[in-house]
Amino acid sequence: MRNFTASEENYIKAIYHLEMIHGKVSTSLLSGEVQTSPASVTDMLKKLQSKHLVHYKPYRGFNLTETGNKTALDIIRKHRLWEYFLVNKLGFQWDKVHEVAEDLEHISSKELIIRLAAYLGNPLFDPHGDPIPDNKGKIKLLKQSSLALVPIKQTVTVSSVKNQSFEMLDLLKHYNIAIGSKIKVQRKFEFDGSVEIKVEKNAATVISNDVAINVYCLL
Amino acid sequence: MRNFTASEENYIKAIYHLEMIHGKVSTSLLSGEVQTSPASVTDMLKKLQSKHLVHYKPYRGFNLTETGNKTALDIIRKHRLWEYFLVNKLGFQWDKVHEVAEDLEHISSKELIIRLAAYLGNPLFDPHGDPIPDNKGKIKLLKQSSLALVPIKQTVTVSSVKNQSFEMLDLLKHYNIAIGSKIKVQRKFEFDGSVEIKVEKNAATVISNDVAINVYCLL
DNA sequence: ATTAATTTTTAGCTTTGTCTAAATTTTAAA
DNA sequence: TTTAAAATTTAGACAAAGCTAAAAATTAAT
Repeated sequence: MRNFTASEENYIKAIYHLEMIHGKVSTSLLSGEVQTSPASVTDMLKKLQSKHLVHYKPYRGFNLTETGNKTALDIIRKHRLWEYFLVNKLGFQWDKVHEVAEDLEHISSKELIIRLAAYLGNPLFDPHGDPIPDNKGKIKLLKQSSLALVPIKQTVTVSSVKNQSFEMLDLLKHYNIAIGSKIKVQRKFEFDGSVEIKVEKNAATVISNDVAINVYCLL
Repeated sequence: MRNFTASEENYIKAIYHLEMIHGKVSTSLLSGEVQTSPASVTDMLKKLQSKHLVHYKPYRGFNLTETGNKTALDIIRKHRLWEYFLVNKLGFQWDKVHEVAEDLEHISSKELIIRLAAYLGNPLFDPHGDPIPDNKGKIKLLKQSSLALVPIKQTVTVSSVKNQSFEMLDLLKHYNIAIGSKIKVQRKFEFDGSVEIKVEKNAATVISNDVAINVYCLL
């Protein structure tokens, strides 16, 4: 895997994200995403094509190649690992880390990322609940989110618990909630943010907003 | 404090280091340090002068301004904090961290460095024993080094102990070695790396290489 | 005190990544 | 289906940071 400039990496990452949403990507779409003029996008695309990172036909839009995709996942892995570090080690608020991670992700040392990932315990999700690709570029398809944010009527699978205090785990045990449990969100009470849920085949119960916020799920 | 490009920062840092050794700095000296042609150095100096970071008279050498000096210390602080992180948190060997820190030091987030320093426990020395400037740019003048590496006949002051196990502290107490003790290195034995020292006014004793390696001193 | 050697600066070019304005191609509409 | 609108590409410029070769200034040496 060769090294790329920060600018090239930003384009690659942006194309990856747009592909997720729109399939094929257009010049103007990408120009919006990377905040440059359409003309600059065309220039960069010719460069990325010459490096075999995108399939590109003038006027016809473009897509990442196999290599381009792998490269994008590599950058996203770095970005999300750094976000995890900033929140869980340095104590940043989860909504304040994006900009800094945007810079850190371009540091190229392979060993740094291997060691960082190990130091963090090889986390699977970043602080926003987005999956972190593994070192082979394999990515969990699902997004993790707090139970408090799961839309009504959805059934989700518990994947992690934020507050791991004894008291919390004790309470979860009482509700029969464990990692892997399937939970259906039935109702949300505006007054205090409490949530009515059905855990597996058990009868419905109501959990407080405090609990709901701490339970993370895959939808 | 404005933001500078990575390139500007590298020049500033290099000028700082050369000033330490040579006082006034010349174009060719700096060109050697930053690995560019003398012509490029001249170009950059005109730019740094226009930003009030250096005092510069054509053909007459140059020096950092007050602002330039403060900027250099800021970069050095970042560099050394990252080195500390890489060694003490990620488990890098101390002689493998320079290159990576060279990249990390250019990340500009103020909050990142404040939090990183706190996370590391506001260390005073990097893994090479070099002092880490504080957030006001104040720097300990002395270099820290393992007692095992202190040249013979030198008198040094104990500043920290690496292995803080009970057994180690017990042994140090036996030798009357404490933080702040003045130690004179009298002899080194090739065979096992043991060192003959005189602690304050006490009679000379020999300490093992194992102990010498763990005692850090200011020279 | 000239001259020779060394150092530094200037001049002119190159590469990246950006821009605006003009030209071209595609898409949409009458 | 011809034309107008929108999107894309090309052309030409610019700033940053580097280069080489030539010119100018300083330093050292006879």
